[in-house]
Amino acid sequence: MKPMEPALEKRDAILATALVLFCERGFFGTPTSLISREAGVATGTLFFYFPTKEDLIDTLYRQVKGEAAAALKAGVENEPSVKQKLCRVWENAIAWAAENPAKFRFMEQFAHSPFVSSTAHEEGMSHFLFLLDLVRDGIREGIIRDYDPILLCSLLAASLSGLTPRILAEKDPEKKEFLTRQGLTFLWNGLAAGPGAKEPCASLERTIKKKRSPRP
Amino acid sequence: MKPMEPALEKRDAILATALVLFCERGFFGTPTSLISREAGVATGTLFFYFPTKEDLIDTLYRQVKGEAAAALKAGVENEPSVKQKLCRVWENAIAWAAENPAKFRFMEQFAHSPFVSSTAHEEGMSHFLFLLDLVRDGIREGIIRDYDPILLCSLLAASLSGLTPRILAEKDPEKKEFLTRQGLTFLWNGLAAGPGAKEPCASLERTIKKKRSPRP
Amino acid sequence: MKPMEPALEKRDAILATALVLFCERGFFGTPTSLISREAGVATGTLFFYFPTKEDLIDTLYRQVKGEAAAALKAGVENEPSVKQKLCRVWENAIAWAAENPAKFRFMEQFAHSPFVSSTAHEEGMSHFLFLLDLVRDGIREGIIRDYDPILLCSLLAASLSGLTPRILAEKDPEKKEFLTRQGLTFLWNGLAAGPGAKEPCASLERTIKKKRSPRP
Amino acid sequence: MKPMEPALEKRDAILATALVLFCERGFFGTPTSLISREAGVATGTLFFYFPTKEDLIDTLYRQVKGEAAAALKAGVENEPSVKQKLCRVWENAIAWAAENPAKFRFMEQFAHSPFVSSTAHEEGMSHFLFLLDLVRDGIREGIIRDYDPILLCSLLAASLSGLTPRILAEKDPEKKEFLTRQGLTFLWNGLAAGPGAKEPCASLERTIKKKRSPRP
DNA sequence: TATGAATGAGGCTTCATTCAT
DNA sequence: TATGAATGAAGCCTCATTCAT
Repeated sequence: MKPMEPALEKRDAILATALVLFCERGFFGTPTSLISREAGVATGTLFFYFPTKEDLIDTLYRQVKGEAAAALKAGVENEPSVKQKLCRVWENAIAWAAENPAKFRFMEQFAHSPFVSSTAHEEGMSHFLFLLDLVRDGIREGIIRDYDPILLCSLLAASLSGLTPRILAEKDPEKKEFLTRQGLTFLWNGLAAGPGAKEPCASLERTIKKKRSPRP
Repeated sequence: MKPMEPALEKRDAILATALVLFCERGFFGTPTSLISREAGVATGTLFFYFPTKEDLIDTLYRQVKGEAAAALKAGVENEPSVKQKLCRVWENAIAWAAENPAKFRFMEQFAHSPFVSSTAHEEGMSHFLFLLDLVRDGIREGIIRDYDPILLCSLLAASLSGLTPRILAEKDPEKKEFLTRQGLTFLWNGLAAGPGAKEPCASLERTIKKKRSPRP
Repeated sequence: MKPMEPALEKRDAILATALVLFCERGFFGTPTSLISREAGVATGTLFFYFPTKEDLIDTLYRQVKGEAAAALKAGVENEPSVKQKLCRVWENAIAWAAENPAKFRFMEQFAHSPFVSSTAHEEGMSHFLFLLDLVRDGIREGIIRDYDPILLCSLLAASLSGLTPRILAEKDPEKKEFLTRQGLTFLWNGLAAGPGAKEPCASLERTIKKKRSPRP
Repeated sequence: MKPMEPALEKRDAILATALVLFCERGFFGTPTSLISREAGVATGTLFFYFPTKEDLIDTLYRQVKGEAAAALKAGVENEPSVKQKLCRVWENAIAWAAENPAKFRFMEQFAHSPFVSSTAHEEGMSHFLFLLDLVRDGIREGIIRDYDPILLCSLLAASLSGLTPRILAEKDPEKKEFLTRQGLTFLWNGLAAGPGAKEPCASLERTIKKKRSPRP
């Protein structure tokens, strides 16, 4: 049962340690010296594998993003309908976040960080394009509102971001499940097209018009 | 009619400059020396008003949070119903973000930063407790789902976070309004209780149960 | 008798210390930390005045070059003939080197160093262009051989480089003067046009031709 | 007729690579890792042949110095007179520098480097002692000025240093030969004793005396 | 002989903060 | 109040060297 690539043990230790420390203390709050010490390697070793601290961050970001995307996709192919596919994605997402809280927080924290290179951001995005396709399929089938698909994806992701910390904070597994369910209902009703849809108040125009036309 | 505290001009310049720079470059990416230079004051002056960089961050955070909260509340008292109050809040929120993109980004970016003191975070939170009350009122009146109110608030905030960047990125004012409307519909349908509510798929239990009960 | 620009005391201490240390140990052999320690200032102070180690090197190089050029030029204007002007330059050069051995060695050592920026090198060169003019004047007047003037300048400088270390090594002032005199005679006979000129052996062509034409 | 020490191929590759890199980038600007990479060997291999970086430098320095000395001596024995011997040396020197510009620059650059061990410097010097003998012979025969022989050797070497870069920079072979000729004439007239010798101006004493005897 | 991952001391530089003016 | 030169701890990274294979 020996490691397949023994030489990469240290590299992996560095990545794993960095993940935890970055979450706890942020990129800047985590000196490379701390990472290497906690990982049980010499300072030089870190720079042998990652020429730059930024490089380490990038690599980690890509890896976590890729992992997350793979988790979200798991089993989606086998679901018969768009609705079920989407539910599966959401369930996968929450389950993954619950099982990988550190990785989840890492993604949240650095999704907009200027210290993740833009190419890494783009590569990260690309893994989630299947979601956009799914939303488009739903719109085409008429089960999702005919809204800007990018906006809907963005709302979907945001809802997940809002939901997960609440779930991670909850210890009682029953309540956990309960909250998950509530979150899903929120999402689905927000997205779903159909007869029961409700209208929000129509006051918006006033507010905006006020700015430009001081007279009705 | 001269200003009452002319001496605070420099203090204000520092705060305003810091806001912009923190947004563009993050807390760590922004040396105090840069802030003072851009604000047109000496390095010592910054530390006269804010004994510590953390202090400056905290002060700024509180100020922006307070401003945002005030903006959200504007005119809410005068709305007759809970629904209309909530709509007003949302409209206010989007309008404020649209008019204060830097401040909005600042809040987003540092909402979870470990470098904002926890007391500042708590104080920031406190300004938004009226929202929790509003949601509770809505639940009591039966127009909002009877879900965990904190969760609903959190989803509300998250939706806003998802919506706003999309709106800020849009130049065409017509489309801006359009997207705003779509976001609101998403939100309201996610929150609103009532006969038309839809059920998401019921598959979740399987996934979660599998992990804990190895039983058939 | 207080210093005129008290604020620059530390800057000057850094430059003076750096000059000595660079001569003794080279650029790379001299850590900035050593310079600041020996100069009696904090590490940060060095970087307050010189943003970069390279910057310090450059500044020093320019300063020393400028000083040397000024020393060489001293009193040259007042000399009546080209020959006397040149002698004056040579005397000035040797006297300056004798009085500023550290600066002289600094120039020697770093004249070709890749760590002096090329703009600094150019600027350094520019101070010595008057020499080229002098040589050209001498050629025009027929008292200097009609050779490539740049080559002659270069030989002049090289002779100085060869002469000075020998003089610096000599303690006895009589012998010092003696050696100086010998060096000047070597130079002047090397440069001077006129009836007494001697021809070196004419064998050069053989050597070079041999390489290309294996047969006469 | 296979090579006698095939195992030394790597050693030679290291030396050859180091020579080039040291010239281009200096000792400190050239990490051992770069040398081994460019030489196509492992980092460890370099340290197998040269226990220390300094050792590599030293070895290289000795080798190049030895090679240069051998080149200068070539054919000198067969020349009939001192004058012809010296001319031969000069020609040899210029030819060698022209054919081995990298090695020449290496010698120039590190002739005074504190990172070449003093024993290596001494050994290097020793190869050139025949020149001193030659100059002494010339003096004894009365064809070279009766000056300090070490000084003359030093001026000879310096003239070469001043001449060679100029020649290396010249592309046109005709001009190359021309410049070489001019350099030789400069040298020979500088060295040669005889009736045509010219006197430089006699002003030196003034300058130097002024410093010591304030007397009229 | 040859390899290259691993080491860790040490170098350059940044920056929050102080303090004499 | 306001200044900005001065400080020095701490960060990122380099690189000569070692050693298990």
